[in-house]
Amino acid sequence: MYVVHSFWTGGNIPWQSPSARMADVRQGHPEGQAGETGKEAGAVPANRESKRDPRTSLALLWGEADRPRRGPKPKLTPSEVARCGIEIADAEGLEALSMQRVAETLRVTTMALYRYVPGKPDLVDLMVDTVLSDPPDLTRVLGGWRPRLEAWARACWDVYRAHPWILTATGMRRQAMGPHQVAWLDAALAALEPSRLTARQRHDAVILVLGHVRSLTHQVLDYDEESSTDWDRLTTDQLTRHGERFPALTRAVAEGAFAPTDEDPLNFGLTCVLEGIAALVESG
Amino acid sequence: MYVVHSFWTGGNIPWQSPSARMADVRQGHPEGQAGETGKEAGAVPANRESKRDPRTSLALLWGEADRPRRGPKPKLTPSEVARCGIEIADAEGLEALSMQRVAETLRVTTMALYRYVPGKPDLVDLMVDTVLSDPPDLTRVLGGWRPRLEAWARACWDVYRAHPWILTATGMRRQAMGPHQVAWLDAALAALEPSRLTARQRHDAVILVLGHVRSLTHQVLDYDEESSTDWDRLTTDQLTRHGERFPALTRAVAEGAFAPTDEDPLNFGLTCVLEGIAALVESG
DNA sequence: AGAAACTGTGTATGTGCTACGCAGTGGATA
DNA sequence: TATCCACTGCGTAGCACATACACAGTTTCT
Repeated sequence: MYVVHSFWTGGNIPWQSPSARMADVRQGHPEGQAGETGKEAGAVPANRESKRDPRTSLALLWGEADRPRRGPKPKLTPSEVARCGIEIADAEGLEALSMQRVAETLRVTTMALYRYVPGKPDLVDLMVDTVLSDPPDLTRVLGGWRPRLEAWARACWDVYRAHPWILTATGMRRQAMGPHQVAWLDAALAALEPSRLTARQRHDAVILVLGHVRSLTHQVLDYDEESSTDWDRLTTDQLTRHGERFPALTRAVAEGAFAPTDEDPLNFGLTCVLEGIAALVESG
Repeated sequence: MYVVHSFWTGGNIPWQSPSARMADVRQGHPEGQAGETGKEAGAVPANRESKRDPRTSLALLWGEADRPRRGPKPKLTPSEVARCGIEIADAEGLEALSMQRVAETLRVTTMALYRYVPGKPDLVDLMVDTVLSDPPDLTRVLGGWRPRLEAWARACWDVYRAHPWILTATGMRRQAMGPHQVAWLDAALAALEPSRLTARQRHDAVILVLGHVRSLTHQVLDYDEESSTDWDRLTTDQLTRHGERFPALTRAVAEGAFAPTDEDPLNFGLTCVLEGIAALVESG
């Protein structure tokens, strides 16, 4: 979801009218599939390079894989595999996610999974787009762009809190964008349309808010670790010992900057960010 | 560096006066070291759990490991190992970093490295704290907290741009805080002291800014991938095909939200964030 | 019926981290 | 000066994991 920005910011993307476009992709896909399966010419085993085929990855995410016509009925679906992966990641984190683990849970061999997903990275991408599901309906939020964007941010926050591994999953490599990811982006952009911001500004604003949500997720993710206490105590010792090297930090601690609080961690940053965007809206 | 927040936000940290504290940690360390080396009692091989010993990790980062008194002179130092790792990560990314790779480069066996660093995670932590080096001197920046914080952010941005793998390295698991990390945090907190913000607000503000820097680093990191074009084209196809499902996005694209630009990617968000913080300063 | 497409599986390969124990080294100690 | 043993670097080995490949069984098309 995050990658959306990097992607879109990326190249000079040719925007084409939504017509006469379906044909060639529709055709292109089976062709690519066959080439993959048949391993035609056997040629280079792709040394150790990125083996991901964008076409296949995207087809998987958008559910556009062609149904097999012959052969035994598949025992599973990509969706089921993804859901199983999600359960594991939710329960034990992304590190616990392995192909073998998923296979065991589903009572199949490890290699059987590769009939449904091209590889682990694609599985993870599918998992992400699956947990994202549909964005909230912001049209019911009243009060203009600001409450709407805030509602969007909090909804996003809820998703990230519920499935913190999204952060790691999307933080690794380039990610294939699934429909739900795009839908979330679209929802946020829509929320900002009533403002008089430029399209680019709208987009940057969305990314800014999303970045904050991700940032805070990262925070609480670490915080929730079980073994925190040991680290906390020892690091505190360390800092105390070198207190004179870090005067401002020492003062901040003395003033209680790190005392526990009940406030929603998202609040501070979200308020600042929205305030900053509001300033831009008014000035522009 | 990021973890700083999660860590400090974490527990109710007892702040002690910097005195009579060095003794027990100083003593505690060799003890822990011996216990590690001697593998006393052999007891549980720690099934498959986090084997990291906070004491050892922190001692490594803070350069407080005790010098060996006897035996052959070590061929290397932890610092050299870290620097070698940094070179690899700078040149080919974090994925290319493996113990064997570092060992080859240093002309030693893989296992020799484990005489200097407890394991790969600790090596990465050490690498991070090494590249961070010292924060910039912000006292020379005039104009109050705002220009100073902005300078801090841009300095931070420079570091992240020069070593994008920091993002991945710090994005994974809990990280041991090294002295340089703390120094950066301290510098930012110091910059904010002239404002009348609460200690907690100062800290939250720093984290907010840092989050944005990290967020943007993530963006350009993806963007810089070489194989972008394929993905770009295919994803564009995909979105074009489903344009009607994403009206706001379609409009944004039409208005050129994603056309290439020369502006510093950091600008938009940084301005918003600083503006938001300024609003808080004035209101409070 | 037979061919073709497709399924799940067993086996094997490669990479990567790291535990363990050995042989040599050289500063500390007698 | 002779000795010892804390230390070094190294070879071997084990384990986890992703994934390639070929095979045998199953279903549908011709």
